[in-house]
Amino acid sequence: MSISWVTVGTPLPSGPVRVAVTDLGVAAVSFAGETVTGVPGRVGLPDCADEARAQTVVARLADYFQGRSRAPGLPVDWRFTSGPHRVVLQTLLAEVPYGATITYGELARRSGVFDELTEVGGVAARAVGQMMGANPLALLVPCHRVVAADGLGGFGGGPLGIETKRWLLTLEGVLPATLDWNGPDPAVLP
DNA sequence: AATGACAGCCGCT
DNA sequence: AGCGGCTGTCATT
Repeated sequence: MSISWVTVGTPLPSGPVRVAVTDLGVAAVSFAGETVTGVPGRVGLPDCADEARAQTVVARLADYFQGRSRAPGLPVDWRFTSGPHRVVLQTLLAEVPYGATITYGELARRSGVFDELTEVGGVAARAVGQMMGANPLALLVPCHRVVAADGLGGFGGGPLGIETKRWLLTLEGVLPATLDWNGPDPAVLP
């Protein structure tokens, strides 16, 4: 299996992202400095084995960040996820479109991987929170659209992480733009 | 195989 | 508004 890591510049507060590409699609997207577990070669230098494929990834993500598309539209290589984690991620991708949000608890319920008797007390929601933190496919699987029942919830990547979540939700029109908003003009979004 | 760290939720003050 | 209890996953040892 060949795997290539590509660094992609973004307007996010967290800076560029690292994208792992395989023959089947995108295997991982991580914010700079963040470690992605379970994906080989995460500490190696960029290995752009296929320049054309890398350019496609860069172009699609740029379209998304500039408001020209509502989804990166890139194929996902799911091989580095498994079990309940994979089910929850796929449920999220399939059921929560651009501009929508879902709570941790609701996503847990929709995924159906948690025993119904254990849903009380927000236990399942907590497990989903941990899964989101371990999401190897940031941006592609929209973990930023998963929010707490009474607020924004959290995000990985340190103090900048929550700012990144805000930025993405602002891009998608869920949150109002702030004065220092550096994204595309909401008036020209599709 | 065991352990610890968590990106939550609910009910009660 | 602010506590505390309640758990299920996953990564690491």
